[in-house]
Amino acid sequence: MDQAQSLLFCYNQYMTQLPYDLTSPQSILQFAAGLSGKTLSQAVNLVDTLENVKNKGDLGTMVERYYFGYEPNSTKGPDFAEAGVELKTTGVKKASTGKYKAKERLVLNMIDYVQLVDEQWSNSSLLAKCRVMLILFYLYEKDVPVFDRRFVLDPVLFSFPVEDLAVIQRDWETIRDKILAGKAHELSEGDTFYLAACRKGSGGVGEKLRKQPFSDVGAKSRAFSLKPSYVNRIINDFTSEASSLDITDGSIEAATEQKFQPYLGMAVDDIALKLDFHKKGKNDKGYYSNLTMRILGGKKLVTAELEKAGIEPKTIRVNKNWMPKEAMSFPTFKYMEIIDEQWEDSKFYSKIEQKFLFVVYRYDENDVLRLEGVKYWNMPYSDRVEAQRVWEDTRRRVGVDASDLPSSSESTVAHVRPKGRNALDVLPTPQGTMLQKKCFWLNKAYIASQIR
DNA sequence: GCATGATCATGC
DNA sequence: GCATGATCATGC
Repeated sequence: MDQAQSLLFCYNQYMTQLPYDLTSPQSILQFAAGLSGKTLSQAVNLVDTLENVKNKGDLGTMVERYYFGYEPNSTKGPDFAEAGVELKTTGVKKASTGKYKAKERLVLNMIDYVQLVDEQWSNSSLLAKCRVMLILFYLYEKDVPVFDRRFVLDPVLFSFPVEDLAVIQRDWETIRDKILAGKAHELSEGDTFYLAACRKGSGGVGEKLRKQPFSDVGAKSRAFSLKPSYVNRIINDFTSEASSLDITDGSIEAATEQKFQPYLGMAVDDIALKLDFHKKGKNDKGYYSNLTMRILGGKKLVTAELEKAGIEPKTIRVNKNWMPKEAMSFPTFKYMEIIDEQWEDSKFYSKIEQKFLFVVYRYDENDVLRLEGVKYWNMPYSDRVEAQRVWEDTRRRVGVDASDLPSSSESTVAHVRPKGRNALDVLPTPQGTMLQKKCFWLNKAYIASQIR
C-alpha cells in the first residue's frame, strides 16, 4: 500500500459508522448539505499528500472518497446503490448579474454505441444510473486547486420533472435512432433539446475511434449530458445560495439580519415579485411566514437550518400604530399530559426560553404592508415568571375543568386558546371529555409592548 | 374593536 | 396524517 491508500484504509476503518444512512436519499442529501459554503479541504481534514496537488484532480472523486467515505466506482448503477442516488459534482460561475450559471454541461454517462441500440428508454443504462442525482455545485476558479473550490449552492436531490422526462426520452431516442442509422459519427449536441450526446474522451489526432454497430466508420466517443441551459434551469429552480446562514464571522445575528437588509421598507407585493413567491389565496395563512422564510433562503424555505441555529422566526403584522393584528401562537399541549408536567419540562417553557427573530411587517399610512424591520428578542425574566404562572394555572384548571382555561384578560402576557385543524380536532381531557386542541398564546398587547 | 373561537396551507 | 405558524371569522 502506498501512503495514500494506507491513510484511506485507516479512514475507512474509522468511518465504518458512516455519518449518514446509505439507504436514504434524504439522509445523504442532508449530509451533503454540510459542504454548503465550504471547500472540501475545509469540510474534511485533507492531507495534501493524499492527492497529487499538481494534478488538477477530480473533485467529484475526492468528494466521494474523503467526504462521503466510500471508494469511487465506475459501475453502471448509481453511486449510492442502496439509495438509488448518483452523485454529481459540477462547476458554476458567477454571471455579471450575480447569479450562478453552469460552467459546462453535466455529463451523465458514457454512450456505448453497441449496447445502446438494444436498450429501451425504460430499461436504459442512463435511466438506471441517473434517475435520481445528488448534484453538488462548486464555484469554478481556474487557478484554484479543486479541493479549495467552494460549494456555493445548496445540494440538490434531483429527479427529472415528468414534463422534462418526455423531452429527454425523445432526445435519447433521437440519439439512439442516429446510431441505428449507422450515423454515430455524425452525432452532434445540436440534434437534441435537453439531453445531448457530448464529446467525451481524449480527442486530438491520436484518438482511438469507437466502433458503432451499423457502420464501419469509427465514431468519436460521446457521453449523455444535460445541456448547460438545462443545468441552469436546475440551478434556478432548485437551489438557493449556500452559506445563507453559514456563519463565517461568528455572528448568526448579523448573518440573518443581512438577509433582510435588501428588503427593509419594501412593500410586501414587491418582495413577492422579487422572490417570485405569491399569496395563493385569501386563505393562505402561512404566506407571510413562508415569505419570511424565503427572504432568508431565497427560493426555498429554510426552517431546518434556522432550527439548528436556535433561531425561531416569528412573523408579526402590525397596523400603523404598531399594534399586532394577531396574538402569537405556540404548539398545542395535551390535556392528559400537562397535568403531570413540571414547568421546566414543558414545551411552552422551552419555547419562551429561546431566542426569537421578530420579523415585523407594518401597514403604512396608505395601508400598504411593508417589511418594517427585524429584531432578536428573548422574553424578559419577569414576563417568564408570569408565563410560568399562566402555565401552572392552566395545569391546575385542566385537572378541574379543561374547558375553563386562562383567557387573555387574566394575564398581561399569555393566554390559552384553541388551535387545531377544525372543531373535530380534539384531545381527551382528565374529565373524560373530548375537547378542541389548544395552545398557549402571547397576548397581542404584550407583543405590542415588546416590539416598541 | 376586541376577545375568543375556528380554521387553513404547508412541510415533514 | 399531523403538528405548526398564522390568519380568518364571529359575536359581543
